Amino acid sequence: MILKSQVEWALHCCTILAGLPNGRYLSTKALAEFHGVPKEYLSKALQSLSQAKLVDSTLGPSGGYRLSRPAAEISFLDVVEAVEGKERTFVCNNIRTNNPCRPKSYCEAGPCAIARIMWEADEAWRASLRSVTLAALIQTLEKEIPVTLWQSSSEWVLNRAG
Amino acid sequence: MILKSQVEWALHCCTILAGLPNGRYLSTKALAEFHGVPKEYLSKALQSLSQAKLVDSTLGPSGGYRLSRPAAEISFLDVVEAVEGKERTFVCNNIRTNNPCRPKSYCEAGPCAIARIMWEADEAWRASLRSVTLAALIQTLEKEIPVTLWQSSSEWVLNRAG
DNA sequence: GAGTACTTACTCGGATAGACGCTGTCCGAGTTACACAGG
DNA sequence: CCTGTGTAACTCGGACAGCGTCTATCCGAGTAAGTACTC
Repeated sequence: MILKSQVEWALHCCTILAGLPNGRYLSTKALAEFHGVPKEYLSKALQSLSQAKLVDSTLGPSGGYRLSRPAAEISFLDVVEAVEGKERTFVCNNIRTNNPCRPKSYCEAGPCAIARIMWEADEAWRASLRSVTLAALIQTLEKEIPVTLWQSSSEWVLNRAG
Repeated sequence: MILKSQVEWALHCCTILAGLPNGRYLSTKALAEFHGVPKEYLSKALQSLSQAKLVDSTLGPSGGYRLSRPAAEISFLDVVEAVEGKERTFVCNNIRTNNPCRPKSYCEAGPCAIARIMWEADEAWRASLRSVTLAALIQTLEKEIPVTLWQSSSEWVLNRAG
């Protein structure tokens, strides 16, 4: 059970978009070039973000994507769920109903105890992702990344932002 | 990103094995019949449990599996990791190194900030699974399952235990 | 009655095949900004 | 200078193929318990 690489890409792209000046857009091409990933496949991830209403898109030249809300209001969970979907990581097929001793009249009350425990862990994972916003990520990045690299990167991005 | 159905099967099988009297074995065939799943494929899940040293196996007639430790010392995480592996659910491909502005001399210090956050959530998931033992599961099951069904099931199992 | 060979039932591992999702590429339709030509 | 047309750049969506993983099945090798058979 491993998350798609699109999740990684989407998170990195959101980071870049969060650093964009208000109202500016950045194209898929620029994002793909910056991260060294295939443009056409990256566009799938961005489409997922767009469908989830996390980013706005514009057509035409100097078009592209921008965050639809402030970075402080977008959590990691938002991005992960946009790409991976909101379904739980554990699905219960209710195999307990195959128990040969089970009377046909018997009707289960509530979900399987095993499923409940698995879903609880799933919720813990989501809660952890929900607690971190893009703004918080950028704050730690600003501390970790050398100033020169940070500046040259935002300059690179700005030159391509429409 | 969805867990294999083998995880569900393994958890249910461990529950049955945990209810077995000390030293008794239960065969793959009986476990498969009880849960209504294909015997040969279920055996893969049980082999994973065996490789992870969660269960002991015996060959020959009246052979099968039993827990290798008390149910109170086996957590959900043990079972899940036995089947799914211990790898983290998020893999960092370090695409930050593709940044065109990055000087070649520059060497990253420590893992990517995005990966760290994803791994923290992964750890929260695992911690939640680690906190629940098979013994605790059985305790809740005893409360929820009707006494008659509980008894007839353990009788069914005992008749097939070697 | 004691010892030995045989049968049976099971685990374990490898080989195999289909279904499905992920990865990655390609192309066409639609949209917008900009440049350019004509009045 | 203004208007209209054309072009370029981009998003979006669908179609498609390759690949690995998950699901599922089958078979053979090895092992242990029980049974029959021999001395």
